[in-house]
Amino acid sequence: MTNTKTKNRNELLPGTLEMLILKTLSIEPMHGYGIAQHIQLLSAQVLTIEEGSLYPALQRMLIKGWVLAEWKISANHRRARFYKLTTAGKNQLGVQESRFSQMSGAIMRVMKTT
Amino acid sequence: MTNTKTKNRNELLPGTLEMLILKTLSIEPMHGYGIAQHIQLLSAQVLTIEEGSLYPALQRMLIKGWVLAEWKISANHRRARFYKLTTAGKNQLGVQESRFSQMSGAIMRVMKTT
DNA sequence: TCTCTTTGCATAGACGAACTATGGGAGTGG
DNA sequence: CCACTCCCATAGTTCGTCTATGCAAAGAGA
Repeated sequence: MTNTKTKNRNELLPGTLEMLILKTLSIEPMHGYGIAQHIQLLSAQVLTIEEGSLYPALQRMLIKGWVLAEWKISANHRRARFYKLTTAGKNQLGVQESRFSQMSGAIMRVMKTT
Repeated sequence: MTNTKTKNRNELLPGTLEMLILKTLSIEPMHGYGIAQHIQLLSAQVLTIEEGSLYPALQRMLIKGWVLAEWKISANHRRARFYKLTTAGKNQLGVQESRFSQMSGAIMRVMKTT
């Protein structure tokens, strides 16, 4: 084997996962699987949220008090854990949005110079 | 001590440092200190490149063959290591630019939905 | 001359987010 | 009953960035 395949890591810009989750939940409460689907769909399959990234992120956000979780039954009659934003979570979404736009704006300024 | 101060990590979007360095070097060969200054200046002080991030990144890029290094004398008569892009480095810049714009485009699509 | 600031390079270790790999359970359709 | 999709979760690894620290030499000022 001649190692033709380079690892395809870094599927999404690190540091943006929590923001994407917060944004998704700001539309409506959703379970983990649904969150991943929603982001993938809206991004036209560009962003793929791995389960091994998603659930630890949701745990962190629970601990920080940004979301609340509740076991319910999904549209497909399976038990699922629905997450909803708290007030702190909504604030955090604002913080992350403005920081992201500041950062990406700064990066673009650097990248646009001739 | 009551731990009032939260750590201020994540100053720049992770995963973009190498791209910013490549872009900077595509303008002209530069030494490490100059690269950091250039990025900070162009980003209007928003992006700060820590030395502990910069030099390891340059080492990685040397190993990957994206840059070449040469000891010279800086404008201030100090010895400094000047880095310049290789052909592979220029290609890599293109790759990273297009991937970045694809990613940030996808993120913005998700973030812009009502 | 001595010391301080700025310029400049570099590494070790900590840290944390995201990934890989893996496991299980419970409905649905053939 | 078997495969498939849905849905949750964690252990362990990997990797990039940060903190902290060290060295060294030029120039300014006292």
